[in-house]
Amino acid sequence: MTRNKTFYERIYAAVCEIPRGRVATYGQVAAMAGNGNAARAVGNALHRNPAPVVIPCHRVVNAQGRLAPHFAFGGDAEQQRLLEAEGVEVRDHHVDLKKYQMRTP
DNA sequence: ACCATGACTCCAT
DNA sequence: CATGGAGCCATGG
Repeated sequence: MTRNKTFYERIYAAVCEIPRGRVATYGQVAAMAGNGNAARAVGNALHRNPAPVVIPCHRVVNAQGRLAPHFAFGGDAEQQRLLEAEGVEVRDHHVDLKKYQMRTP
């Protein structure tokens, strides 16, 4: 297997790099993985969710600050609970990206 | 190589 | 705010 890690692996690593108490959009994760246009691929990667305990995918939201429509671990409600547990205010499945979106200088 | 799938994003209505 | 259509990407069969 003389092959580098797939984009998915990079995506998982990128999600793990999201600081606690902050969220990142799929586009941002895609950019961290190497392709800012692969937001859809990111959604696919997280959908498979190979390691839900290792990957804090609950910190990943869409460009509107909206939580996932069908979260894997117990539902969107669980994702909201996890975010609130980290200090991220969630209002009806929405987070304030202006305050919680991860910024990369 | 082609087709189908999907936790996306943008724009129009 | 809801709905629909088009565009883009990686993976798997």
